[in-house]
Amino acid sequence: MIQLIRGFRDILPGESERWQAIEDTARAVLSDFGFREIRIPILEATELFTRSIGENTDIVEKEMYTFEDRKGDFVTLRPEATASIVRSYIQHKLYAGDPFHKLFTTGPMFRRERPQKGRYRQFYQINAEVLGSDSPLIDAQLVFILKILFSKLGVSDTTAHINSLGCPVCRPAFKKALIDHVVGMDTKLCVDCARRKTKNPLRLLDCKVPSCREAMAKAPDMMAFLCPDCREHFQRFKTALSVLGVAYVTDPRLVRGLDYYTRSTFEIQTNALGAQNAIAGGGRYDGLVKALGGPEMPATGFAIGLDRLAEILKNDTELQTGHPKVFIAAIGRESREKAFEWVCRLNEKGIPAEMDFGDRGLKAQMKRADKLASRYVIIVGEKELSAKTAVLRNMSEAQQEAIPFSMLIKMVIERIANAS
RNA sequence: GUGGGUGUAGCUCAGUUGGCAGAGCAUCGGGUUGUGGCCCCGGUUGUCGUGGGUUCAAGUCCCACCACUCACCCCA
Repeated sequence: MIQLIRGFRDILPGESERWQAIEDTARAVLSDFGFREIRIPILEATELFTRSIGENTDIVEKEMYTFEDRKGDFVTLRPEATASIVRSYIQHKLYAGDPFHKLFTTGPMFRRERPQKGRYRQFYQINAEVLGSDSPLIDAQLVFILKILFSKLGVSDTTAHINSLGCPVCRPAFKKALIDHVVGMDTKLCVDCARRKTKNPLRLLDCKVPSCREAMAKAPDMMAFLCPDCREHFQRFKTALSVLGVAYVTDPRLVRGLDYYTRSTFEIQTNALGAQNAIAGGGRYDGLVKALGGPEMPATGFAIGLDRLAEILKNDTELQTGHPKVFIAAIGRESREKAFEWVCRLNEKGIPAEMDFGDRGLKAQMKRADKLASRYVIIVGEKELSAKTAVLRNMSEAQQEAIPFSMLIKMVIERIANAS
């Protein structure tokens, strides 16, 4: 038997309904806030990701599905969506005219990590990006949208964590201060941090190894290094959140694993998921459009983890499964062909109707109708064919009557319309 | 990449100190000819994760591998 590959999975009926509900809600909320859908490919030139996410990140160093195509070009299954959206924004010169765009997209991402609860090698995100504004109000709106969405979905127990990572003016001094801080502490740092300290010193801050935490306990704080502009930006971000009634926790250790982030970053965390506690995350990336060959253009955005949302909602959401309202039980070949026509006519009118296509007895068909929670059963056999009437049975009341063929469909439609 | 746990029917799981592969649910049929739910009777469903090894005999003991799972790491 051929099985799916590790870290990949099938979303089967019964589960897919939940995903649809989540996606529908997210689309509606994003649309209310003025976002329009952009559809982008899942395969891109490898360089797009190495240049945007950063050469020294975990994603680029060890998690990407990268391969040579038949011509010899290096291509990568996207590990995230922001880079592609920015690429598209630049390629189609969406910044010409009005550079301000609110875009969203949804689809699968690919990272070759070790799978665990809430983490898969193919996972799904909804991304929302706002390009063309450097306003901290936009950052606040994004966090607000997440709060609204999670509340609509019934996801409780979430906390917004925020931070500011500064900008090219002030971050270098902070990085240097971090490096200076760990000088002489080599014995305390784990192997990863020892390697990271020069290449990506910000990552020292969120290492969970106890000795590293100890080493970083008195590490310098980005807040103290923010330049006046970044300081004001962050303050306005926080003020806007307060005005909107969004509770938040300022978390100076919220660093995030992609290099393109500047200034505001945020993450929505939950403790309903075990170790994988982030259900949405994002931040500002003011330098990315320029870095990918576009004009100087500020931007900000977030990604929501659909797999994790679905996992959380599994516990406390009842799914509506589509019961057929009508089941047609037919005895004999000729009756079955009549039933088939009726089923199709009812389906055409938007009424869920089912029948049995095999040559089974009436009892078996009644059992099936019951299991499918059908409201009505139409019975047709030899007697009904010769009388040109069908038996219409109300299942919950256990009562039935004979209806002429000519009136059957119309009557069933009326009954169902009146009942609901 | 590193650890821990788990792999037996479609699902949930029993299976003793090695001795004929099991239950519940699901599914199919029947309980007087054409009427569901409850009940009763019966049938179907297995590479015991895979491959080696020990043994007269392995689901059970040993080794390797694979998958799932949880955690580290990282993040959605």
